[in-house]
Amino acid sequence: MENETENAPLQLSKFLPYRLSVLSNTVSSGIAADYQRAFGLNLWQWRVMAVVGECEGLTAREITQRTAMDKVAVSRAVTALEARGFLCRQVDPEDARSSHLGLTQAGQDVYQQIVPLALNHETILLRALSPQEEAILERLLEKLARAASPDHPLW
Amino acid sequence: MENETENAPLQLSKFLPYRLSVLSNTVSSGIAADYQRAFGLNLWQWRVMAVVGECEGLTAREITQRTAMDKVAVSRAVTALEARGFLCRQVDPEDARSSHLGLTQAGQDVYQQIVPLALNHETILLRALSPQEEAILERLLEKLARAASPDHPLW
DNA sequence: AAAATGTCGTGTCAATTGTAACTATAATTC
DNA sequence: GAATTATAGTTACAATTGACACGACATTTT
Repeated sequence: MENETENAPLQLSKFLPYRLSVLSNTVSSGIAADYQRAFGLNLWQWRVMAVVGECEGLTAREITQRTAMDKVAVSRAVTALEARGFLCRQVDPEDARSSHLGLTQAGQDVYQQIVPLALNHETILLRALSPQEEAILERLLEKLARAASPDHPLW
Repeated sequence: MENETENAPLQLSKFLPYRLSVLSNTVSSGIAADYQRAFGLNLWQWRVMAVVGECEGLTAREITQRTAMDKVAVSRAVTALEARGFLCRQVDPEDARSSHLGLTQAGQDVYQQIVPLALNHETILLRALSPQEEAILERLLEKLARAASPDHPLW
């Protein structure tokens, strides 16, 4: 007999959460290595730049909501990005606790350089899929995300 | 105009690596919280138990290969699991550097309890998909994993 | 309008993780 | 068969991350 544990209906390599985890880590760390090397940005710093580049004037709070990042992680990333001159804050006149964030000129330059780099990684991935498959994948991920969300645990 | 950056063809929420990352983290941390609470195991400890439960007698090296874990992470997990009496080592008679790992009785008990727990999480996810969709997802993940692999960077 | 409560962001410390060097064995070369 | 090089696993230290609590401001209650 090969396996010790008789009815072990768990084959890790077929287990969806495991596969997602390995795939996601491979992909993310590949991209992260790229902009780490090119601009010294880590994953969270880039994520913050990405959302602010997409939508100027967000507050830290809004970034945590949009990116599923922890608020401490956002705070740290913002601090680092400001220190490097990529991001600037403007205090909200209505609520002095939060600031609206924007890319500086230098930040926009970096942003414009990273975007194609990131998209390139995505393209390499998606080249493995036909356009139909890509569309299907999108739908499936959407469904899975909904099912995984702590808000909709079970219906 | 809504967006500051003119031709920013990057919408983070549509960006595949980002979506994978958020989904994977949500799923994994949900499961991890479960067996953390129930047995005080962290993700890597459980991963090691999972592979050893599936295939008794693996060495640490083989575990790193199978699980995409770092060898240090494996070493730490094994140490912790041995300390808790879930795992035992048997030195390879041919090569004194490595040991073959096996679940103790206590380890097997825990394993048998965690497996359904883990599978349940997977089931909740997969309930969102039809059987066909599930099969398709498997194929797509397989393709993506191949495309993301550092071995096959581009063809 | 004072007091109590809630929220945004940050600082602090502990726990986790990554990197590189190390120990011990093994395999290879000379 | 001695010296070199390679490999399995560990240790030690640095860097990252997470959890909690705090300070500043805002909002609600009394």
